[in-house]
Amino acid sequence: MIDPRLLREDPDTVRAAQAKRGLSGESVDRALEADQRRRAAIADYEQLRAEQKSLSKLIPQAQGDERADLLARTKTLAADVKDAEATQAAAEEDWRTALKDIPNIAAPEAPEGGEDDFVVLETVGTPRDFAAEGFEPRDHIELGQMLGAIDLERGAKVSGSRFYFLTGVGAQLEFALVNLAMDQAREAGFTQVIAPSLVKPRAMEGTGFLGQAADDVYRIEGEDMYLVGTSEVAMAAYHSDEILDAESLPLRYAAFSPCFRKEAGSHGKDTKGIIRVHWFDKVEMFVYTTLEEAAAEHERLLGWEKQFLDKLELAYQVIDTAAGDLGLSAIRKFDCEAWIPTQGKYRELTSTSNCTDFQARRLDIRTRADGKTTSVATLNGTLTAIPRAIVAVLETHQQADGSVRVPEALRPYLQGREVLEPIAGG
RNA sequence: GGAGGUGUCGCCUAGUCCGGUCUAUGGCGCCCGCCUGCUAAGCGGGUUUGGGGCUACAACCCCAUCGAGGGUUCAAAUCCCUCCACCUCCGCCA
Repeated sequence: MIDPRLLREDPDTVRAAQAKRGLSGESVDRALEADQRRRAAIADYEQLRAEQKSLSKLIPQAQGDERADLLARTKTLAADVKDAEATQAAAEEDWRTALKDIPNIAAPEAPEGGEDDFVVLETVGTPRDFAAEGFEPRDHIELGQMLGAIDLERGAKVSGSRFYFLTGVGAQLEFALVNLAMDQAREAGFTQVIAPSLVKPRAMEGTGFLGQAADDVYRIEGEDMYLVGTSEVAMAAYHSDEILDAESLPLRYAAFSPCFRKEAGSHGKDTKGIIRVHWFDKVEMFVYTTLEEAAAEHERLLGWEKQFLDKLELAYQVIDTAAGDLGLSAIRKFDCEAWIPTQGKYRELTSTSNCTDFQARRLDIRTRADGKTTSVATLNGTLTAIPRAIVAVLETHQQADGSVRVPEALRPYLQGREVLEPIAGG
């Protein structure tokens, strides 16, 4: 949620930010109206309550008629207080709801527009030229089959479409990628975490995934629990309702967890293979820091993402996502997109968002500075999302015979193997 | 899953049976001051969080806050209901 004070004191800035995302200012107007009602209601309530309190105090000492009189007066007053309380609670609720619908204020640097209006910040490496090498690249589905690494047919049989089994070197690849990521994170000073994938509504709501994005979230029937689409949810809620020691910031976590996404609304998109699946494992960086440090930390997170992609020896580009494609919480988002040879384009492998105090405000995460508490900033960034990393590695490093060269950084995690060979009958 | 217990303003704790002088006790820690060759001790004061008012700031004032939410009552830390977390025992289980 955005800073209520900003909304109150400078609504035009908030409206402009809405417009930049391609949204109407309707929720802004609703919030402002509710805020006024709320403040008036609070004033009424407080006045009545004070009156009631002072009368109540007289009763224990009062005797006879005086006492009866006091009781009668205070009784009607109590009813008024109850009404005022209800009015206040309703206004408060309207205000909070309207406020929570307002997305974070996009950074001035974020490009204007929608999904296609991103700006390419940087291109690293060159897509491999298979034509020059004289063979047609195989897609990850075929390679996965030849290597005995990915079993899509049985995934569909057991769990349905967009599910898969990682088998043999596929399973080994996952562990290798996770360990490579976790080791890099540890070396960079991150605390390693295994995070739960099931969370309560508060965590989901607090991270901004229950609004427009709710369609994409699995809910456990009859349990009031949700399956997370990213460990960002669990890691943001990790310190909810806490006041963090200023000295402890930044707090950097690298969290592993399975992730679940309904992928509603993406029917027909990436239907084959493991680019877009309902379940995958991911190592996510999550940082709590000060608002002042947030932008610089965002750059650092991008740096760590690039470092990891470099280790996988991939060709990729870094894009600055446009305001309309930021999601509710972020003010700015960088995606790293790796070249997928058989698609002939760059596809998102990692993504890092600066959410400033938007999530911290909802989850009540603060720090103390100069005796005052202030909301912290939260940032997240993918270190590695397993299926897409596997897709990029297999397709990029494949050889004419269907074998796959292992990037050097990954070899220590794969018993030193330099090449993954197709299995007989694969 | 079953039975029982616990939850108080950083930590510990009094208060809950029997509703009103609870505007929540005391200790520890921490902060400020006094005292003092220095340190310690001692003495005095302060020390939850959120919202609002008044302000250049601070001081100050008001409302809420005793795990959360509801109820009863003129009045709730205290009585009733629901939920949550933790602890003990039993059952089940990787």
